[in-house]
Amino acid sequence: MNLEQVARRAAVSTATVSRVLNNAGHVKSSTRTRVMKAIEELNYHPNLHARSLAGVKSRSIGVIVSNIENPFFLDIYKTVESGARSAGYEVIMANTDYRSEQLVASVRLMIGRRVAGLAAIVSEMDPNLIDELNRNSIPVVFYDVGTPRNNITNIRVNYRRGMGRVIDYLYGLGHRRLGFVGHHASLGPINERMKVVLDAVGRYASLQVNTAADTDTLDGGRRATRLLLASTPRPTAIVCVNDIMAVGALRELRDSGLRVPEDVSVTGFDNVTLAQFCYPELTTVHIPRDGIGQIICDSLISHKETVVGREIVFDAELVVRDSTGPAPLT
Amino acid sequence: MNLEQVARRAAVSTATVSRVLNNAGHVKSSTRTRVMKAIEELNYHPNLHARSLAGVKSRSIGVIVSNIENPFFLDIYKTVESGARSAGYEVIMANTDYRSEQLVASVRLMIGRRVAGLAAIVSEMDPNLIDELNRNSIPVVFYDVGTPRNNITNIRVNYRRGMGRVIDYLYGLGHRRLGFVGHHASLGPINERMKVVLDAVGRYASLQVNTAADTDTLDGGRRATRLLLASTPRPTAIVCVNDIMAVGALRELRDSGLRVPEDVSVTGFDNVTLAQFCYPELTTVHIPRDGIGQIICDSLISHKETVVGREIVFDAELVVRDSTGPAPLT
DNA sequence: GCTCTCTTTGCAAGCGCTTTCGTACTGACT
DNA sequence: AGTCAGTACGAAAGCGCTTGCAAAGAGAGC
Repeated sequence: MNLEQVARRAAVSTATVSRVLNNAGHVKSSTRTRVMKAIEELNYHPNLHARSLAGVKSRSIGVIVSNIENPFFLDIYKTVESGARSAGYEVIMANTDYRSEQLVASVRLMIGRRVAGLAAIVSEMDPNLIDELNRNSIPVVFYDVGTPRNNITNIRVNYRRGMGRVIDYLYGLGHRRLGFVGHHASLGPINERMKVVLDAVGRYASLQVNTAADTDTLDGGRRATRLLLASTPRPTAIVCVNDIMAVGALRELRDSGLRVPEDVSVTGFDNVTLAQFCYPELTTVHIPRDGIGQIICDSLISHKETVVGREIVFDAELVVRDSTGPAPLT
Repeated sequence: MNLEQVARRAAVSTATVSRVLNNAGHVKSSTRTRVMKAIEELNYHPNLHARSLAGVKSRSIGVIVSNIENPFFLDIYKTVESGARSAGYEVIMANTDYRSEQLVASVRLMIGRRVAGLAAIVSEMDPNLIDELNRNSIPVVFYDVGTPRNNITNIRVNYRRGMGRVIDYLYGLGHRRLGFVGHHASLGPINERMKVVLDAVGRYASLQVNTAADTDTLDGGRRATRLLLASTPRPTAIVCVNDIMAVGALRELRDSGLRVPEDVSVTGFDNVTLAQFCYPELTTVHIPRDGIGQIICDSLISHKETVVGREIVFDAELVVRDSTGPAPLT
C-alpha cells in the first residue's frame, strides 16, 4: 500500500497525493477530495521512513533517561515533550537503566533516526561518547554528565551546595551520625554526590557517616536503609541521594518500629511530587525540573545562542518538611 | 555522510559496506577491517530510515499508554520492553494523556513507522479506530478497551469481580457510606469501573455512594477526596479507581486530621509497588502486570496462536493491608 | 482572439540503504 | 591443465516518499 496505488485510484500523480497529504502547493479542491477518498478507501498510511528519507527535515528530538521509573526523570521528560510538541516536534524516548553501553546504543539509535536534537538526562557516561557526539553536528544537551562543546550544552545542579545545605541543617539539629543511601556508586555523578556528602561531613570534626548503595528504586532505598540501621550505634539521620530512595527509607524505618523524625531523620533530594504524598512528608532539596526542561527545549529547538554550547548551573534549595527533626538525646 | 562515502574511502562498493554493517554474507577479514576503519574515521552512522525503507522487516513494536506517570502503565511498559528486547525488538512508546485524538494520532504514527506489532494500554477509544486497525494486518493488543478480531487480541481484567470483592469486604467491615474517587468519568472503561461500583453497591440496600473525579494523579486523588469529605455525613470509606489516586486520598485525609483506617478506610486498585510504601499501606486489588506484559509479547512477537485474536481475562485478587478497618461506630 | 499571469498537475530525480544476480577469484581435487 | 565448489565483491534495481521543473489549463485584461 503506497502512494502510487492511492494515486492510481484517484487518477492523479503521486506528486499530487503527496501535496494533499502535506497540505502543500496548490491542489484543486475537487482533486483533494478525490484523493482523500482514495486514501480513506485504501486505508492508506504514509510510510514515515520514506518520508524522512526523502529529505524532509527532521522534526523529532530524542530524550534518553537513566531510569524512567524515577519520577524525577519522568518529570523532565514530560516538560521536554510538551515543549517539543507545541513546537511541532515529536520526541522519542530511550531508557538506559544506568548502563553506559545502553547509553551508547541509545545515542546511536537516535543519531540513526536523524533526530534534530538529543537530550541525555543520565548519570552514566562512556568515555568516547562525547567525542563521537562532538564530531556530529546535532545539538546535544547533557544533564549531570559531559562537558560543554560547540554543539553540546551542559546542565548541572549545584549538588555540592544543595547537599551542603542538607548536612549543615542536620548538623544544626544535633545529628552527629549520618547514613547515606545511594545507588550505582561507580557512576561519576552519583559517586560525586556521595563525595560531596563526605566532604561536607568532613567540615565537622564530630560528624560521621556510613554509606550504603542499592538500586534506584523504592525497594533499593529500603534495603540500603536496612543495612545502615544494622550498624551500631545506628545513625540518627538518613541522607538519601533522591526522594524515591528516601521513601523506601521511610518504609524500612516504619517496619523497624523507629519513628520519623523523633528517632531518625530522613532527607531526600529532587523534591518530586511524591515527597509531599508520603508520610511523613520529606525534607528534600528542590531541583527545578521545569527550568531544566525549558533549557533543553531552548537549546534543541529554538537554538537560542544564549544557551547552546554552554554550561548552565541550577541552584538547589533546601525544602524543610516533616521527616527531619532534632537528633534524639541519647 | 552515507554508505557511498564510506565505500569510497574503503575502496569497496556500498554492497560490501552494507554486508559489513549487517554481518551478512562473506567479507574477507582484511576488507572488513578496512571498512570498519573508514566507518570510524568518518564517524558514520547508518540512516535507520533508509534501512527500514530498503525492505528489511520491522523489528520494533509500539506501545501506547494513557498516562505514563501512573506506575501501573509503566510497569506493563517495562515488562513488554524487556520481553521485546530479549527477542531482538525495540519498542517505541507513546503517551496519550487519556485523549482519544491523541490515541488516534499515536496509532497512525506507529503504523507509519511500520511497527511489527502494536499494544495499546489505554482507557480511551475512538469509534473508528478498531475498524482502521482491523483493515490493517498488523497484530494489535488492546488492554482495557476494544473488541477482539482476527488480528486484535484483547486483554481484560475482571473489574467487576475485583471491585465486587472490595465492596463486599468494606460492607463486611460495617461501612455503609462510600466515596468513589475516579478520573475521566467519560471514558468507557473508567466509567465502567464506576458503574461496577454502583452495581455492587446496589446489591446492598443500606449502602450509599458518592462519586468524585479528577485527574489521574496523586493531586487529583487528593482533590477528589477533599470533595467527597465535604459532604455530610461524610463517607467512612474511600474507594479509589487506582493506587495513585488512593495515595492522594491518604494525604488529604491526613491533612484533614482524619485517621486511616480508624476514621476512614481507603482502598486502591492495581497493587503497584507504591501501595506498600505509603502510610498506611494500601488495601488494594492486585492486577498481574507481568502476566499482561507477557501476553502482549506473546501475541505481538511470538505470534502464539493460543493468544492471537482472542480475549483474555485476568482475575483480580483483593490484597488486604492497613488502610482499611471496621467502620467507625457513629 | 491573444497575451499574460496564476493555478493545477505530472515527470522524474533523488534520499540512503538492502539485496539479488552475476562475475571474478581462489584453491582443491581430478 | 581442467573442473568445480566456494568465497569475495560489484552493479543496479528497488523501497515509498518529496520536490524542482516544466507543461498544461484557466481566467483576466486588452
